Amino acid sequence: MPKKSPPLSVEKRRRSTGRVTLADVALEAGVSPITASRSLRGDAPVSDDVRARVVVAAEKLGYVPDPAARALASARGASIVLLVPMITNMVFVDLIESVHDVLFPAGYQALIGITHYDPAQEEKLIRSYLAHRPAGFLVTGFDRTEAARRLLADSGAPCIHLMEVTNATGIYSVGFSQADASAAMTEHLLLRGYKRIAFAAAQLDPRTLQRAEGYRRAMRSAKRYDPALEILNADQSSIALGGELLAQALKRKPKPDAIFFCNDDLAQGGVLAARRRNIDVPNTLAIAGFNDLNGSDQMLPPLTTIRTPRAAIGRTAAMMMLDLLRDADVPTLNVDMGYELIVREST
Amino acid sequence: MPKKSPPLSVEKRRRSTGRVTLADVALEAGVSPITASRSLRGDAPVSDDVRARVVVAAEKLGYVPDPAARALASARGASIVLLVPMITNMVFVDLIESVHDVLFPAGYQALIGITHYDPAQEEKLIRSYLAHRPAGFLVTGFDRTEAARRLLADSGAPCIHLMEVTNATGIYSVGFSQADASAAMTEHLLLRGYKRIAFAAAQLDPRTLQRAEGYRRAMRSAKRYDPALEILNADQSSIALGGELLAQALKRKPKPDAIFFCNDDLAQGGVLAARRRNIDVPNTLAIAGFNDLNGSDQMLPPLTTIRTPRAAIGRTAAMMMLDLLRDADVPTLNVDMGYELIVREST
DNA sequence: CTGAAAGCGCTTACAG
DNA sequence: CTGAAAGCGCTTACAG
Repeated sequence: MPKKSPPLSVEKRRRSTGRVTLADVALEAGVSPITASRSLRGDAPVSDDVRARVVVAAEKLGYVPDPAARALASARGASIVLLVPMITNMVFVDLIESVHDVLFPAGYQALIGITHYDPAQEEKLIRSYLAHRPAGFLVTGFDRTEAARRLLADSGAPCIHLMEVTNATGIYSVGFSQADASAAMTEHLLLRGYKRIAFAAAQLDPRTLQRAEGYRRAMRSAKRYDPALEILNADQSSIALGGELLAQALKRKPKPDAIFFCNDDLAQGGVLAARRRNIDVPNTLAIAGFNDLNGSDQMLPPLTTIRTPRAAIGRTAAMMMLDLLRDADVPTLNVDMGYELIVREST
Repeated sequence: MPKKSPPLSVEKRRRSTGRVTLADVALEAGVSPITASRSLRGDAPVSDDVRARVVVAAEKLGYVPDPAARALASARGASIVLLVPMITNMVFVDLIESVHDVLFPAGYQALIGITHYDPAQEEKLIRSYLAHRPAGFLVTGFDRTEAARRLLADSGAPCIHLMEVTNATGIYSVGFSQADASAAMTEHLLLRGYKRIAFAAAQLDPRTLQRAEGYRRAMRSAKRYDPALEILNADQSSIALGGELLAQALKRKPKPDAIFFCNDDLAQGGVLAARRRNIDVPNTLAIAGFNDLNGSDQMLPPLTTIRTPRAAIGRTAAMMMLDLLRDADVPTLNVDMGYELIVREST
């Protein structure tokens, strides 16, 4: 009886890289690599018995799928691009963290791109991330170049827009109405009896401008709108800048009796500067912010603000993305997560 | 004369994916794919003439290398793993941003992992990121599981430790001495004449504990050390917690005349709480912080703190990583970036 | 300095 | 429900 050459042991089959491959798992489970692949992904009809054997084999060998090989073979990787304007703004840090917390356990890697509020830069990022064959895109807002829009559409990967909402059809978005939230704060101030309400803003990105619109809408319908009450500054938002904007606002004639800052970092700088100047907040001057950032509840006095649901937006959008990637039904294209007016002692 | 079959046009050679491949570039340049590959990477001897032709062809066709294919073929991807404890701490946001700003233009993608200050979680992340064949690792500090250490060593990818320094040999690190910085702040307070200097800390991660050590060292050598002056709280650091720690500190007998908070968010909460309680800072109670975070210069009064070079650390470490990946000489294994005592009005 | 061959580890049609 | 073949796009030795 001729000796058959012995079957290659699992050890032998390992390549030079030392990596446990799908082939190793298949050998161990006594099935073909393709069946092993299907069992592990669970996307095709495989008998429960076989699937179980493969799963056990994979666990035993400590198999970890190779994302590069998977991406190359399937023309769709396990990464999802997340484009945000800037990470020194805590709003986007919260967004990143919540997206990451949903995507990572589901086996997806969030690739974070920072656009610096520049559509040209964003377009570049999209172009270079496309090479990574991302499974999907999570982008901030709707404001981008025509070319970027086309790149996203042509990629075939699903794209979800964050932070804003739209009523355009066929577009996925998770956010809230920046204009409505801003109008709500303005109305709160009007209701409190403030008459000359200034709007102080920095950065002047699309969402800030939407907030400006909400403010105008509310002021106009109360017949209180005065362009002299708008302090618009394109510099980067910061606590220190809040103090400067307050100083500028107080120079307008007649003086405002309230300042609505488009972001809490400015508002925090505003109340601190007011205190430094011995201005009584809210009796001489009311101050309101937006976003309810860390520390706003600790200010002197604690800050009235709009609590925005960025963590919920990130989580919801990430889950929506997972559904889209699984071809699950995604009935709602546009999810409005709302906002919450937080009245504290500064107004 | 028999008609030769026409050469495949560049259009024809494109695969079903529609992607421009290296083969397309090679065809256009009239060289083999391998020569095209070498020309584009610039790592091997290729004649200038050929290299130029390939570069022109690549540009003309709009060729973008496929990271997945490259990672698969070379067993080393173009991604670098960056492991940080938490991104709600601005210190690490600054680190991420600076690393990203160096790595991305160099063609590397930073894969950000969040350990939540948990070594077991970090080990898991390392294990799962290893499947991505990262070119290198950037990790926070030296405190990790034995298994994690082994995984990193066995990966063959260079690893640089951030935020701390060591005198251990054969280890790359970029940071500063947390203990020395903390001792320097304590000495500043002692020099100012404060006698009962409390140390208030949260989170209690390794770097916080190193700061506690620095504080102890300075207090002991001034014969002022008293364990009753340490307020150590394992909760997550925040502005609000700073106020609570201040309240606790003021219950110690005899009362402290200064509080050194291990992080600026706590210190900011501390000065705000002191103001709320009408405590004169610094005359009744001095307050110092650590890290010089946003807003510390705007506090009432502005905060004395230690400015830590996290952006420089990120930049330097990322550049060191690029050098290591290029096999360039990296003469200094451990880079001490120092720190800066910023004296403002709170002490 | 340049190239032909083989392979990285997986998945997509196509059969059965 | 399962598998043999081919290929995703690149790079690593090995030749010349």
